Amino acid sequence: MSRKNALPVTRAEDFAAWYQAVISEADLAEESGVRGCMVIRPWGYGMWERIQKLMDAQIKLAGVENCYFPLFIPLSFFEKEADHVDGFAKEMAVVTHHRLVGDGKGKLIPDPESRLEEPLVVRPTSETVIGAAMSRWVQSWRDLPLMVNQWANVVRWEMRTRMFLRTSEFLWQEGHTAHADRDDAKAEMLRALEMYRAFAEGPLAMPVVAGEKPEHERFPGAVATYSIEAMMQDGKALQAGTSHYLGTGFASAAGIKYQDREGGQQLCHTTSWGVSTRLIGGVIMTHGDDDGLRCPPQIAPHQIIIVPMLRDNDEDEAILDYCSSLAGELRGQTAFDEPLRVLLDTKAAKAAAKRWAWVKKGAPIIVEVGPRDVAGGNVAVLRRDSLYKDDGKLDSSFVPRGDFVGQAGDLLQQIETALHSEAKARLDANIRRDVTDLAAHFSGEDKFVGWVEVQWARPSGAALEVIVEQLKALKLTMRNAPMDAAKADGLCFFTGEPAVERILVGRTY
RNA sequence: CGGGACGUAGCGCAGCCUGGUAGCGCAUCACACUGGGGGUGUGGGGGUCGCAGGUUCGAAUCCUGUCGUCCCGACCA
Repeated sequence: MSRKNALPVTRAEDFAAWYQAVISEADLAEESGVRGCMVIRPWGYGMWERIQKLMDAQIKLAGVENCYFPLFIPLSFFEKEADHVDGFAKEMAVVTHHRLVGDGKGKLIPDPESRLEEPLVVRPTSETVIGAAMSRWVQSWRDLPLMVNQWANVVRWEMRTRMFLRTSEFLWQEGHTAHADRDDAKAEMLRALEMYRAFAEGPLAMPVVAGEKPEHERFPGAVATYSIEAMMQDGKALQAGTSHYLGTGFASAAGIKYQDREGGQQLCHTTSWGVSTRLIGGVIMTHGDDDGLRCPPQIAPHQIIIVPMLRDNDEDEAILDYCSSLAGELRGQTAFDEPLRVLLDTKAAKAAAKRWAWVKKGAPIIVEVGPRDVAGGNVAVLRRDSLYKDDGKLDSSFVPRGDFVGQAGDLLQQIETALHSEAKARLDANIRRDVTDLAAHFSGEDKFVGWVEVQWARPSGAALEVIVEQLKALKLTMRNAPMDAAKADGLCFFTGEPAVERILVGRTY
């Protein structure tokens, strides 16, 4: 059978349906039967494991230590920080009983006798419980800074969920740090933000804009929230990572205090920062095409797939031998300072079917080996980032085996660069700075419009609320004030007062 | 949480209005012929119709509840 594309729906036809098709066709994840919760399948989880491995190294390099805190948090911990509880109260799962009992009709119900004295919430984030520990761990200025991180799952009972982008339960890392003063804490917050920016632009090949969130988009209880924002192929923004300076609010609530050099008691300044499995959704919508995912090489569970073209005849053994030794040679090569991850796909299936399965999963390089290649000492190489030739045929190139082995590592780096360049060009081309009428610019539900950067006076209170409502009517939100934006030199787009900074406006996930 | 649609084989669906014990396509399995864009043919296997009640001699079908999915709102560090 011959088809134009491997997916049943294209991005242009229906972007939302396309996104779900990629997740399903690439075996990334599936519905679990529990509201908003997904089963992450091996290929999707493999990507997460790669993200974990690479980012964990960066976290440790910064002197942050891993630890683990409980899933359950006493409700009273949340009640200590008013803004924080306001922000999360509406989306918390609560444990109220510890035992089930038969209802006499064959069903199990919570045993009224087992009601908990104090309900436990399933963590939506861990500032409160980690703050309680920090209050014990920090006594002296010599204990600072205290920097910990945990890889964990969290639960937020969202009204509307989307695979990877907003699930009721998701996996993430959360860094939490306590510092002697504001400057040190803010430096750590910016360090984490830069770590995320570099990670997105590198291993994920996903260009982002780093900047500060406006006041009304801050993390509940934070003094300042910074984010990295990525542009999806439909022009919407995805908040791909956040870093918060929490001031002394959480320290005050949890009692994180230290004795300074002069013997006085001081409150710590804390930070928190995190990225989640949402990154995978961002990678899908940044790099995916109408044939499925294009997985950036550094986070691909397998970077090179060798597909032997077996035909159930006596040539098969020679083909498999050839492939095995090829796999061995490739594994001796490196890319991104790591050994190549190579899979020999020996599954008993048609070669063409296996090829398309790996195309949909987005394996960066697919190598096909048939009798002709064994005879000629070649391999047929398919690059996932550029599948087709100009004439629409698959761009499968036959190259001498030794040449391919020698170039494989470089090829993977080229693929990463190509993916990044393509996405970067799209991002740059779709941030407009000359828009004077938002309603006109963003008219049309599905039109690709990207983001608009405007200058503004950063009002707060009621004045800000008016602007937020105006934007909301156009389905727009403020994303962040880019750190590398030009200085403000004009009037506020919304109020006409002298502007103080530039901020991005757009539709969002 | 409000409005709408929908849960029948692994997936996509028909059957439901007019109750009588389940069907189609794809996938899957076997064999044969094939083979570098996921091929063709023949023959098989697989479902207590989301779940729980109710009406009925009899429920996929009618009624009630519940869980889940999708779309639109509200909500969304």
